[in-house]
Amino acid sequence: MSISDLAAYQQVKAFVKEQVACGVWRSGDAVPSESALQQQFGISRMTANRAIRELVVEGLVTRIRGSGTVVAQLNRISSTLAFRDIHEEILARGHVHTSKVIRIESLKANASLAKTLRLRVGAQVFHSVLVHFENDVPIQFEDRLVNPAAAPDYVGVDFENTTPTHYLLEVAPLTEASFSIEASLPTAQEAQGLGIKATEPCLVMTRCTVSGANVASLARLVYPGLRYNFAGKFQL
Amino acid sequence: MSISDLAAYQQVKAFVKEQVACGVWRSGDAVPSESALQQQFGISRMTANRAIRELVVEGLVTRIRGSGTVVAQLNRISSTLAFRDIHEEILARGHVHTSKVIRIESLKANASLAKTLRLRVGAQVFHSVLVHFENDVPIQFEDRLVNPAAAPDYVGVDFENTTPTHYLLEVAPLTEASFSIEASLPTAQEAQGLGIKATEPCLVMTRCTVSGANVASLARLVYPGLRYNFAGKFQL
DNA sequence: TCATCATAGTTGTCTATACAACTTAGTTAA
DNA sequence: TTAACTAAGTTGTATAGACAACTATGATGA
Repeated sequence: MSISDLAAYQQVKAFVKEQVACGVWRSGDAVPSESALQQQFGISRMTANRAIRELVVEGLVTRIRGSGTVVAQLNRISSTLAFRDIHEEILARGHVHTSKVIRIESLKANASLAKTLRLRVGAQVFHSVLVHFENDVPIQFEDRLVNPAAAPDYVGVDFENTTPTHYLLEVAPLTEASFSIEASLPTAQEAQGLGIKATEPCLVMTRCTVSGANVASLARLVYPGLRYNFAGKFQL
Repeated sequence: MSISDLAAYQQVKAFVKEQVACGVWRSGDAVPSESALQQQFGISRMTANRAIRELVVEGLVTRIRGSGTVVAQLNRISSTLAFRDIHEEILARGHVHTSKVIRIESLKANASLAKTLRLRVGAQVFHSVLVHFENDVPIQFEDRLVNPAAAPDYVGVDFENTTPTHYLLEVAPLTEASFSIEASLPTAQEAQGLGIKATEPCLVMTRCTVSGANVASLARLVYPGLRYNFAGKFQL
């Protein structure tokens, strides 16, 4: 696979990346204009345009209409962190996933919960607590609050055979999600469910998902610090 | 800003996203072909092509040449996590950043370190230990190993006035970076530097950066769990 | 029944052109 | 000196057409 086998726009992208990777072009430096690249590579302007436009998406360059294109400030390492359903994640590792339902119930929203889920105080909210196992080792403690408007039949689902994440994605298409990852100690219940000591640090992901006009779900996912990490990679 | 004010390709993107967000089109469902969109919207094929091509990059749809376009499996929440230089991150919050150099030295690589940095055993390696403060509160303990081939003058840099991350990005353009986030307890030295108890859970990011042919640096960044978290957002 | 072939449909890429919107620098006029 | 204008350069978008590469389907033949 030689460079000349690549599509023309790919060759232009590779060229620009090379200049940046080698330090020939630094942050803030000008990138040749589309017409310059057009002549340099003997291509049409639309092809040069596509190449540079894709580099904008990748965060390598910045464009200003009327002014030009410059190498972006690369002082931020931007990496894509992909969260998969725990079931698929475990399967992808070639392991066996099982889960145990600790509790599944319906309760009434207090003030703060009502606010987060955008419901009235006292409105019905579903609540589920599960532990997920990877090869019989507890790996995730999942405490989830669900908006009945997004998943009316939530309490009737058999979560030994499907995961809340998977079920919710089925019935409530995802339109928005925000998350936060922090380190903290597990609660007594979480420590017990995960089979760890109450002094063992855990990774806690808090995730809020929105489906259309509804805040669909609020989840607290607790992972034993010694058995789990989030990893990612950035490549120029 | 009405929809009709948007560029044609943006209208097509918005249309497809809407169908997916409403659940009209589910994962695996076929998306209209480019020629179908061309007729439906009264646009040229290249415009439809651009719209769908960008949706591929955004992970919303999958294309197979010769076959067609389908809505992607959305069971993975994919979010971009951007790591900025700690200095800029603190400034962006409108706070004051200071740092204290605990140690900066040159040492010889042992077997495992040599392997990670792709050096010979016994080769020279720079080592720096810093604590970063946000408004005089310790927020990050940075333990870093640096490949002299990537930054020969590393030990002479005044890290009270610049950060290792910033300096390294200057002298060794980034071509690749991998990271992992986990929860664990701080070492005695880290706890002391951060002014926390040795039993307080911490977020630990291990980051490895590559510059050209060199593994430039290996960093262990420790954040107090109670004062820091990684947050991100996904939007359809 | 099975394999082969032809065909229509789809995506991937590229071109040449066009106009609009904006920036920058230089020129002109008050 | 200052303001307004002009012109050249740049990016943003859109079009119509073209060919290549691939898939899926149905027809044909052994």
